[in-house]
Amino acid sequence: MQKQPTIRDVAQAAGVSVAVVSRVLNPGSGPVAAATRGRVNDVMKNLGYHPRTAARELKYGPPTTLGLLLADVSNPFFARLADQVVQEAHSRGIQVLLMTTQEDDQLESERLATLIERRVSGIIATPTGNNLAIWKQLQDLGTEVVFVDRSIPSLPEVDVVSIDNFESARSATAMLAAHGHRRIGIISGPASSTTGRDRIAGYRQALETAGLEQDELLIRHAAFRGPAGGDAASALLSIEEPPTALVVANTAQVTEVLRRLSHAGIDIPGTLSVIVFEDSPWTELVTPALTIVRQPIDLLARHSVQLALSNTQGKTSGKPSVIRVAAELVERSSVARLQLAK
Amino acid sequence: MQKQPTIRDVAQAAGVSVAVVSRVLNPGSGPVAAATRGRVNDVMKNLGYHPRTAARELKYGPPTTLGLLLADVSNPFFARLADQVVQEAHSRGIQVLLMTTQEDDQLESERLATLIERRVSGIIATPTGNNLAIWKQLQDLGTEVVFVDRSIPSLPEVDVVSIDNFESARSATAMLAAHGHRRIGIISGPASSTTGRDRIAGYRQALETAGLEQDELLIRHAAFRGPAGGDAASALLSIEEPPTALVVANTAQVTEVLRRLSHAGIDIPGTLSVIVFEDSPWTELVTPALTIVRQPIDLLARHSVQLALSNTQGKTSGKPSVIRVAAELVERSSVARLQLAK
DNA sequence: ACATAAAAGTGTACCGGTTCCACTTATGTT
DNA sequence: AACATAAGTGGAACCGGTACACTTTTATGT
Repeated sequence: MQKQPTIRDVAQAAGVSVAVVSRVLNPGSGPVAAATRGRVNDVMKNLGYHPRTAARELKYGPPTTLGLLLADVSNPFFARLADQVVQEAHSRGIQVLLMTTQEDDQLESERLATLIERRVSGIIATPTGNNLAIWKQLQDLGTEVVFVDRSIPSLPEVDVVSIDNFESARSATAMLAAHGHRRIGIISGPASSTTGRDRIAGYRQALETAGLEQDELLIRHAAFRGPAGGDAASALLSIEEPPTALVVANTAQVTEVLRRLSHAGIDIPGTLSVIVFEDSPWTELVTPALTIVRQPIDLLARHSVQLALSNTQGKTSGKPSVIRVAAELVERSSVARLQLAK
Repeated sequence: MQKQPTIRDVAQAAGVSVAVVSRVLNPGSGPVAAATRGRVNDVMKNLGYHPRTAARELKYGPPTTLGLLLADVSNPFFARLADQVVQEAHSRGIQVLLMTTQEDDQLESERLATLIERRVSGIIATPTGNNLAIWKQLQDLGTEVVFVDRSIPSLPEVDVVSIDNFESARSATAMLAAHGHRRIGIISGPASSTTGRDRIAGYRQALETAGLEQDELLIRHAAFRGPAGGDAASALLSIEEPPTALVVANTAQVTEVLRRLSHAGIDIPGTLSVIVFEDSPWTELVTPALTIVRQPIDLLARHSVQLALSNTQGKTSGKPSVIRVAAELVERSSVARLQLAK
C-alpha cells in the first residue's frame, strides 16, 4: 500500500508548479506547452497519480453525482429502472449513488440526509409519500428532485416522470370490457399513492364508459410490500359474485398475486382473465403467456436523468416538469373473450 | 436556492469557534459544555446546516463509500445482489456507488478509473476478466477488492465470494442421473469464466461418478449477454441424439433459454427435463414449476460487504479470503423420472 | 533592433471541514 | 492558600485540488 501521490508530488517530479499540473488535468483551463504537457502526463503515469474527486468537489460542488432512491432493487421494475438510469448517467459522465428505502419513511429520511451531506446535484426517487419537509429543504438547497413512477400531490413543485397511469388502467379495463367481461376486479397500489389512485380512476372511467356497474368490493388496494397482494387476490375470489377478469395494477405485487391465484388452482383465463402491469421477460414464459401493460422503462430513465441534471443547464423557468409517457398494451393469452349473455 | 451555510457561519451565529462546532459534530472528539452543545445544535437546525461530506473526506479518506460494479442490474440475479449489498452497506452506514459494465472491458476500465478517483474504500465486482493491471493497481492503492460470483484465476490475491459452482453443478447433474437420465446437456457460462468452467467440471464429475458417457456435443458455452443462450438451446435439440435433460447453468441466460424451448414447443418435462441456476419468484409461477439451484444471494452480499470493509478493521493478514457458500437444490416439477430401459 | 502582444508558467488564497496545540477558567487536593 | 489537574474554548495549519493575479519567456511585426 503506497502513499498516494498528490498534485504537488507530480509538480515537483515534473519540475513545474501545481498550477501547470492542474491545467494539464483540466484541458482548456489555461495554456500549457505541448512538451510540458507530455512530461507531466508521463510523470502522472509513472507515479500512478489520480486526482482526488473529494478535493475537486470541495471547490465547486460539481454535478458529478446523482442520487437514486428506490423502494428496493429486487423488484424487477425498479431493477430495470436502476439499470437504465445508471447507463444513462454514465453516458453523461455522472455517477449514481444507489439507496433503498424499503418503503420506510424513517429510512427514507436517513438516506435523504446523507444525500444532502454529499451535496448530490440531483435525486431521482420513488418517494414513500412522507418526509415532506425534507423534500422541500432539498429543493431549497438547489438539489434537483425528480419523482419517478409516483408523485406527492402536496409537493406540486417537484418534477415528475411516470407512465400515464390513468390512461393505462383505463385502456386495460376497456379492453376487458370489450371482451365481454362485466365483473372486473382491480388490485392497485395503496390509496395513499398517486399511482394507486390514478389507476383506480382510469378503471372507473372505463367502467363508466362501458356502462358497467361499479362495485367497491371489486376494488382492492394493496401495500407495495408484504403479503397484501396475495390477500387482496384471495379476498376478491371469495366475494359473492366474483370477478371474471382482474387487473393487477400494483407492479410490486404482481408475482405475489399470481402465486396466490396459481395456488388456489384458478384457471387462467378460463375462470379468471388477468392483465398485469409488469414487463419482465418471464411474463411471456408462464402459461398462459400474460397480457401485460408494458412500462417503457428506458423512457422513464432517460427523462428522469435529463431532468435531474437540468438545473446544471440553468432551467430557471420555475415551472416543474411533468412528463407522462404512454404505456403499451401487449395482448397475449391470459384474457378470455366472453360470450355476451345478452 | 439559499447559499449553503458553512461551519464558520454556524460558529459565528452561535458565538463560538469552528473547533467547537466540529466537536459538536463529532461527539467524542473533545469536550464541549452541555449548554454550548445545545446552543450550537439549535443554530445548526435554524440555519439548516449540513456538514459537507466532500470536505470531511479530504482530511482522511474515510471508508464511507463502496463501489459496486456489476455487469447489469436488469438481470434479476444481479438486481437482488445489488439490493442486498445496498441494505447490508446501509446498515453499516456505508453508501454504495453503483456502476455497470455491460460485460465490456473498456467500460469496466472507465468505471474503475472513476472509482479510483473517488478513493472508495472497497469495491465489490463481477469482473469481466480483463483489466488485470487496473485491478492490481487498485489493490496496491489499498482499495479492498472483492470479486463476487466470479473470479480471475490470474489474480489469485483477490478476495472471492461465490457459490460452490462445482458442487452445485455436480449435485444437479447427479440428481438428473439418479432420475434415470442418460443424455444430459448443459448450457454454462463462457469457457473464459471461472463460473462457467467450474460448473462444467462439476457436471463432468457427476457423469463420471454415474458412469455415463461424456459427449462434448452436450456441453455448450453461452456468453452472458445476447442471444447466445437461445442458440445453444436450439443447437442442443438438433443434434442426432438429443438430451432428455438439461442443466441451464448460465444464470444470465435462463430466460433466454426457456423462451427458446417454449417457442420450440418442447414439452417440459415430458420431452426434456430442465433444471436451472436461478432463484426468482417467477420460477415457481411457470408451468411446470421449475426445479432450481437456489443461490443464497443474501449470504453472498453479506460476505462481500464484510470483506470489502475488512481492510478498515486492519486485516493485515495477507492471505486473500475465498468464501464459497453452498447452493440449495429445490426440486419442483420440471424434472421427469425416467423408466430405466436396462 | 526594439516594442509589444501572446504564451507559458508561478505563487498563493481558497473551498469546508478536522485536529493539534495553546490558553483560560473551574475544580480538587493537601 | 497554593498549586496541580482537568474541562472548555480558540487559533491556525492542513487535506488536495482550482483559479485568479501576476511574472517571465517566446513569438511577431515593422
